[in-house]
Amino acid sequence: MTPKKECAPRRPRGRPPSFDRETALSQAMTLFWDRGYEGTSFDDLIGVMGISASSFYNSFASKEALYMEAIEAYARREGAWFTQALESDGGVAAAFRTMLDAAAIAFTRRDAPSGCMIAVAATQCSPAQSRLRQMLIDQRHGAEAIMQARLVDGVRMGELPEDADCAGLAAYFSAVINGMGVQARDGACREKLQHIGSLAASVLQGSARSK
Amino acid sequence: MTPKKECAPRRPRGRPPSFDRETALSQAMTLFWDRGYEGTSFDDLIGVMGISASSFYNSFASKEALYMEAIEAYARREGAWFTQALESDGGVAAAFRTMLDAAAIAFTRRDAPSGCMIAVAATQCSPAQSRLRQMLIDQRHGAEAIMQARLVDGVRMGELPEDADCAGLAAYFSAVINGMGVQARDGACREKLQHIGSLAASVLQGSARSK
DNA sequence: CTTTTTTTGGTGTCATCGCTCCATAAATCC
DNA sequence: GGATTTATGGAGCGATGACACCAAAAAAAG
Repeated sequence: MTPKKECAPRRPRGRPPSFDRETALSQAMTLFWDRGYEGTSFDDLIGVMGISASSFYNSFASKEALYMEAIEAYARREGAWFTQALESDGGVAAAFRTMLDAAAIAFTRRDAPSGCMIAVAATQCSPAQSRLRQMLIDQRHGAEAIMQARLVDGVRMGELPEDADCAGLAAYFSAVINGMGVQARDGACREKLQHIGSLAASVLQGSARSK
Repeated sequence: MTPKKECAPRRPRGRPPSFDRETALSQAMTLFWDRGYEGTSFDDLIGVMGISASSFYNSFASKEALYMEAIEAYARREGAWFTQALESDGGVAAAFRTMLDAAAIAFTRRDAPSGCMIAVAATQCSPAQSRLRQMLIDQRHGAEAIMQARLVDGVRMGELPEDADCAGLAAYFSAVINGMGVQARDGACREKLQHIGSLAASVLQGSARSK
């Protein structure tokens, strides 16, 4: 048998960090969320994180790497409404209706920047940021693929007609969510976004097949 | 009678400019369109315009002023499809269907950057660019107001029910167009965008009142 | 011609960008 | 205690950002 790992959390070796990495990451995420990558300076970052440049580079590889991590953290933590709503019960149409409503709510929280961190990020940027841009394109495509999979599932369950264009519908809903993200950034209130979502969801209602 | 103005275009006084201001503005517009304001550097600009810093500041007040002019030029020249489609004959539903299809085409031209210069611009940016951001918010709100006016007109013409929610529908179509702008920036082809537009337009079809 | 007017090319400026270096501080290990 | 290890504070780096300055060039006006 291999020796058991220490269960009591032994303190690590050297000088203890003066800040919590996860907290700092959250603070950076919020700033990136609000200002985007190019709109957020290094000094802005270490300012809001409350650390020095040395501490920053001791915990993060670069501004770009931090942004990547921030996007991942956002997708995992703040983007839960997306997958959760799509996995909810009640059929495809209801799931998408729920998801769009959840988007409206998530995009207009008072304790976070408005809109979606991913939806409108790096659509226009310098060629120097092409890696980041591609990463965000992949994120958006990923979300679209999840939606498409849910629609395909709806067809399989007989909730949508056999000839339903799942790819087209997924692209449509993806566009609507991204558009809601723009509206939110422009100051649209929750009700306005919910109305947009409701109208968008009605497209599925029309082609949903009643049992 | 006041003395007539010279009709023959007398050459102006000093050294003739070595470049055409409108052409340079177009070149700058295209670069801004592709990279956004923060993603476009001063050197990038004078590079694509083919002029020196001196010539630049002799014709334009600042990078910010140039961007403002570029947005105006875009709205006036490249954004004609928008107003033209909405003014077309055949009723509201047809007008919006035409407009969304025109958007799909305009967003995927081969001789211009993909997407819309206004739709996705300055949604995330540094506080230093708040003037530009507000200007773009106004542009987007202006487009939404034009759509709403067309919908109100549709109600007046009896093409839509009296209780149609024109503001809500305008917000919805605005979101769809902006979302199509994101999709286009992410590389979506013309057909995909046209499909999105078609699905979006079907919302009006449903609430359109047949005479 | 000279004067006046406007544009141009080239160089310089000053702030900010993201990032690095190093001596020191604060902890554990022996 | 000393050695080792890790984190911190602070100064500073080269590159790039937008922009300013000025003498020279190229035209019309007198």
